Amino acid sequence: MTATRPGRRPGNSGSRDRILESARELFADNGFGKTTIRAIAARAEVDAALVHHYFGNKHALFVAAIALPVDPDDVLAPVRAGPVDEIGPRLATALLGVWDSPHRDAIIAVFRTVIGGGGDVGLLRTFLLDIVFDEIVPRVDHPAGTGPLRVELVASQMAGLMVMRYILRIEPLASLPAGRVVEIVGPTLQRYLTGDVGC
Amino acid sequence: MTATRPGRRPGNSGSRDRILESARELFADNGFGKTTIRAIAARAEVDAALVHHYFGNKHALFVAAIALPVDPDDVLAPVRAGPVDEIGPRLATALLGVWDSPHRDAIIAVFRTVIGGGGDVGLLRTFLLDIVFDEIVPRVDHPAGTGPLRVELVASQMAGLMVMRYILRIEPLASLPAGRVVEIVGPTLQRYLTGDVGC
DNA sequence: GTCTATAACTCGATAGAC
DNA sequence: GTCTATCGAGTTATAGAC
Repeated sequence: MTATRPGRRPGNSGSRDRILESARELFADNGFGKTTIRAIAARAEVDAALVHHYFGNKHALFVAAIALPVDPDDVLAPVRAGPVDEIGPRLATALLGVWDSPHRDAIIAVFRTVIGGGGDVGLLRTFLLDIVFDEIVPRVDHPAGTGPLRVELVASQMAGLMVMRYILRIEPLASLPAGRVVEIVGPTLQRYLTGDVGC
Repeated sequence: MTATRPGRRPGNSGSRDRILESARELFADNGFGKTTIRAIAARAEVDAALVHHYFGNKHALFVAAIALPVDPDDVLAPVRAGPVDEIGPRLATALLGVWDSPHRDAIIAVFRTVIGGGGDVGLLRTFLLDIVFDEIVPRVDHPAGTGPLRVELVASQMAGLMVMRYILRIEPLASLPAGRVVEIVGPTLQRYLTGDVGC
């Protein structure tokens, strides 16, 4: 009995995961606006309607694709653990560690989408600044009120690194080992955070 | 005789210039992909078909809108004129001078469009690097072969500044006088160009 | 030079068969 | 769970009247 019956087999076929993976890659490569659900479906070798079946709409798919299994508190733990005069290199190490990880595509996707226009600036502001903000500002804000500017300067150097190294992928910077990048950029961050930046 | 006759008046009506101006603003705000010709026409208070009449297609309009009446050689002249140990601040001053000028929208439009995806990376590479490249590298490349990396590091800091100050417009950095920004960022560029960045 | 009308295309989303 | 078929909205671009 139980000879092969018609119809699809039950159980997980992996389509859902392939959709998420394809979405991450395409969102990272092209940003939100220029990525089509049809293209995602094609890359995942799946029908476009199936994408809607799983995720409802494009925005929900984006959110699902970029959902990070990364706790910012964990990432910043080594920064918190070190002395203030090492905060620059430690911060660079922590961030590059995440960027050079499998979560890379998801992070690039968010960054690229926000920069590419339309994306919610407030969202990136929260993600990029406020989380790091509360962590860093209290430790470097001895002269009253320079904390925000200092963190923004750090963000500017790291954002630019993201652009050149991960988005435009310009060599040799793109292939430089993370440790070398930390050696170069760490002192810059250190100066922005604890050095002299005017009043 | 010659009483008011029906039909449009001959001569230049300024529509073409208004279209270009609107295009610059919208491309700068939303990137290439998310900007529609209809929106450009609406902002210029003109029919959408007129845009096609003048510029043919959307891509040609973009090219026309971002065409810079700026000669990179002129911008870099003050950099060329100064000593090598002032090259960082001078370069920052030169670039911020252009960015804080009326050409601002056009430059943001290019940057945002390339970062936003789809845009020709090679195009920005030429614009962002190669032009500055030939100007800067020969002056800082004493240890063999570090020139390209040094210029890319400078580009990363400036690209990040572009993101935070002009695209995300995060305060207080966005409203900081250019002179103050040069004071802060100049030393960073100087170190990247002539300082110690490893081998 | 400017506009109306519309062709031709692409996208996100839905309905329903299997 | 997966696919076919299609709708409706939005886009660029063209043709032609005035």
